[in-house]
Amino acid sequence: MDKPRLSESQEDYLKHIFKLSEIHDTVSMQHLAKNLGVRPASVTGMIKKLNKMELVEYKPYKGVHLTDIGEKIALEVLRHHRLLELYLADHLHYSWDEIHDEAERLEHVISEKFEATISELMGHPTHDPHGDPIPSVDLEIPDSPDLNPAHALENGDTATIRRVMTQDKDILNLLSRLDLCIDCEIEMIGSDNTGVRLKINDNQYLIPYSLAKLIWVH
Amino acid sequence: MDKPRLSESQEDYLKHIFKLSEIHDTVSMQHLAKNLGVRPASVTGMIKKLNKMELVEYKPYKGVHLTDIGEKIALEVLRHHRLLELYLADHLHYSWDEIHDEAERLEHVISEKFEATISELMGHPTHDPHGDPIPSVDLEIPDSPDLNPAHALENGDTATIRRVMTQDKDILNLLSRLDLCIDCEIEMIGSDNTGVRLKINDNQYLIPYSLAKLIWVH
DNA sequence: ATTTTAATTTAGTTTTAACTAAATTAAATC
DNA sequence: GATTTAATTTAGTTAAAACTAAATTAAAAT
Repeated sequence: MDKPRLSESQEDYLKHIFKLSEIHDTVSMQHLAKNLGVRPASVTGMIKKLNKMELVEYKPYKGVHLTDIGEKIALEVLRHHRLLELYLADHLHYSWDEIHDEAERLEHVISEKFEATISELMGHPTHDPHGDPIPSVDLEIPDSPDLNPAHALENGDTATIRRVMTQDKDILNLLSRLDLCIDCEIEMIGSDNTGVRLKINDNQYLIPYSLAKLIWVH
Repeated sequence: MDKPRLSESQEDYLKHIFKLSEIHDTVSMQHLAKNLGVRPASVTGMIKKLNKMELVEYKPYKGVHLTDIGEKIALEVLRHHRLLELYLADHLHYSWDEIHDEAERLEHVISEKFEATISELMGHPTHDPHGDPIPSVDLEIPDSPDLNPAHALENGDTATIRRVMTQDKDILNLLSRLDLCIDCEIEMIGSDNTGVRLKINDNQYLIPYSLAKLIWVH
């Protein structure tokens, strides 16, 4: 049960299967194809290969899920990605909308030493700039406090933003323009069928539901 | 004459052609093959492609040299590499023998923003940890003072180490064990047919010619 | 129970960058 | 000048990872 060296594509497949597994129990070819920006036929081909390598379990027409080894590798890639995002934000002054793309390219090429060094330099952080948990060195996912989407708040409630569930550059850009950030306080003013009214630093905005449900609070 | 997007392989070819051009006027297939760790036949194939792209000038059986555009691209890669080496050494505490391999992988994937950020953070440095010049933003090579190999010193001369002409991990490891580093002072004690005797920080060593000629001083 | 639709798989193709083996050219030696 | 040697090129192959088009399977609707 040795860890084989994988191509960047293969690492990306595993990473995306892992992320989709967090939502759906089993992952479809179509769903994967959409997330990877690739045709479903190409996914089938790669999945068959990963199945032979025993990194995924694959039932034709049914879907895939990761094996234990596959999950370990996915978590390693995810650890690289999220450590890099935080490093880019904190040490290279990248803005919220810039960190994802750079981390996406770097995650496949940094060494174990690089990973260990930036982790140490940042005091072994547990969450990245989006509030996503960073798997630990031994690939355990740190547990986050239980969170709710912002639109579930009752009128008058105040809460702290803990996670923003998007990598879309333009959404992140918009949110940061509203001074919305991880660990910021917000207050629910009210809601109607168009969205929710939130108070952020004495300013008040109407946030459409499509955005509000990306914002998870505590 | 637009800059096309190149594969990592192609960037590596251009970089190696550039480096070999510094020594030999025209670069042979064999020489390139050895440096790239690839068979000569493969080099011929790639060179023909780069020739079509007008990044190299290629005369069959005669050799290659870079076109102006090819050289610009080579210098860009070299700038990435050397900025990264310095960044890894100064900010991530990498040792002399560790920086090259990591930079080799990172140089192809970092963005212009990454490049600009670390350059700024380091005060737009002109030389990397081996003393190699870092091409500037507009891809000019900063001129280094004229240097001589250490074995050319006269007895009793003192000099400052400005450049170490190797990327070999074990050589670098050995040299740093002798407290030999860029901008360090050395004194020539004497030389015979086995090598040169140098004084470094009150310690005195016999350095074989094969090593001494890698050490360039001022 | 058919039929329709959507998802998935198969089969065959393309591109990139390596490879090997054989053929060719250039340079060096006799 | 002919021959040997070394370097280079050609031709054809391989592997990875994508693609398209056609075939198949599963699920939903009539």
